[in-house]
Amino acid sequence: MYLDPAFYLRDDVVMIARDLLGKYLCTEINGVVTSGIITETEAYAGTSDKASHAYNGRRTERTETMYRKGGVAYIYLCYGVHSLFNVVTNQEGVPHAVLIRGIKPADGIPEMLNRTGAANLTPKTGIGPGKVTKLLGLHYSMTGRDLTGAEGKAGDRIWIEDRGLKVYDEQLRISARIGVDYAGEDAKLPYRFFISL
DNA sequence: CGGCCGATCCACT
DNA sequence: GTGGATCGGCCGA
Repeated sequence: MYLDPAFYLRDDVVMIARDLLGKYLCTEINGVVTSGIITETEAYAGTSDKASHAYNGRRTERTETMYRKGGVAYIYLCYGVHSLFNVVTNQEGVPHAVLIRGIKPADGIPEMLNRTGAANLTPKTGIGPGKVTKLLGLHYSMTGRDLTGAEGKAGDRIWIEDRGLKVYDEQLRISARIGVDYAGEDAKLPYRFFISL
């Protein structure tokens, strides 16, 4: 079932990053459904977080999506090559987000292999934020799309389901975030969560 | 308007 | 282990 819209509105983005592990990130692109179990996330804690695009209250056309009410997608282009997918959280005006860094493919695996050109799944399939968007057919042009089902059935859809998979603290690994060395002390924050399935 | 660089990935050595 | 791809965002002039 869909995650309750209230899930995205809570104010602790780090807890939300942890809670997203084990949920199913799903897309329907051109009528084809694909999904994967979320296995790796990172929290980006808004205006006080030097690693965040919204640090110090920065607002640009790109980052405006992060300021929206929790429950929409923030997707942006990284290194001129890769689209990276984030879940926007918290109330409107608070630019928190969770980067999805890894999934384990679940539904629509043939289509996902088709998108990547790979012949088979491997343990590394779906590990890496650029891989996630490639597998699920996400593109930065889809930024701002609603995740809670409020946009109805027209057009491509993105949503997150809870299918009852439990993630226990014993499975959990926590570390500093990847690729944010420029963020000074904030680069050391334990905001990365991952599991192996 | 110019220039630098990034929440990455892959091929190649 | 390393470097190239590739281009929009951002900042300073």
